Amino acid sequence: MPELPEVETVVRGLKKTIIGKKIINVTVLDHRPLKNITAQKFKKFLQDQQVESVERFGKYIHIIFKSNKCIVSHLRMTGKYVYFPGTKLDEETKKHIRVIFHFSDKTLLLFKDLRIFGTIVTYDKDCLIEEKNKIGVEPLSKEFTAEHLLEQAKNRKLAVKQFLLDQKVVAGLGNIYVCEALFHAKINPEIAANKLTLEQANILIKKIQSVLKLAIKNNGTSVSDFRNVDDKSGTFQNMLKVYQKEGQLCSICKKGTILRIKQGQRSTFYCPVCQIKQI
DNA sequence: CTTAACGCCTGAAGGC
DNA sequence: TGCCTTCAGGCGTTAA
Repeated sequence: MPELPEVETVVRGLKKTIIGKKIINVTVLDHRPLKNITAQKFKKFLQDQQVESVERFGKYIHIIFKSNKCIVSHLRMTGKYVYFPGTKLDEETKKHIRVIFHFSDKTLLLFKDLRIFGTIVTYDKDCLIEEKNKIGVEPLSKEFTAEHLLEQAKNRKLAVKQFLLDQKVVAGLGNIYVCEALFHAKINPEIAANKLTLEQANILIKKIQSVLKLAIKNNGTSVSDFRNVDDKSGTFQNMLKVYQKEGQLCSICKKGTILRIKQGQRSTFYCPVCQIKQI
């Protein structure tokens, strides 16, 4: 579930806690998150590596070391990084730990993941540009314009909801923020992407950006169990208007009841009054 | 080229 | 109470 605001929250947490730290050991409790390397080679790869920076690209987390090495993680549904300054792990903290990074100051970074969808991939720094080019523009950057969005949508007949979930179109949106942004933009989630007007595209971009910014300010959304590296919850769940609100009266128009439909195996939430289909 | 479906996973929740 | 089924959903892969 972590989307751009949650990943940004985690990256900010990691910047505060692990920059400058040196890895002296790695414990791999489950090899499945490691996608391009064996547990043994992963340990060797990270031996004595000192963290130089932590960056977010779309929903990806890059931990870059002072050598030319780097690891890229994706949290998918239930992945999390937890910074643990102590040494004695309590039972709750121990749950679902897949990889433990041991730093020279005896603190730990835990990679936890209940469902093991999350990934860790090793890279040399030079290969990163190529990886970044595989995903679309950052929604909070200047390149994310109505013209860009319409160009991407030109030959796309699928629903605008599904179109916006495509990470090659725009990087970092997931189910929650697409539903919320479409609601604020008053766009029906079922209209075809190539039917978007310039006016709609402009509003959509503004709403995507304002929703993401507000969510980042609130340290993300903690539905299910998202947590920052210090185990604190986000608060944007208190500001959701449609996501998981089916059956409730729309808080904006006070007329529509929030509906839940399936689009490509995923739930979409919207207000049929605010987001009425234009003819 | 685009689009749709499936598999990966586990624990919570719902049905009977 | 307890067992079985369903659901959550990002993304890579495969097929159409």
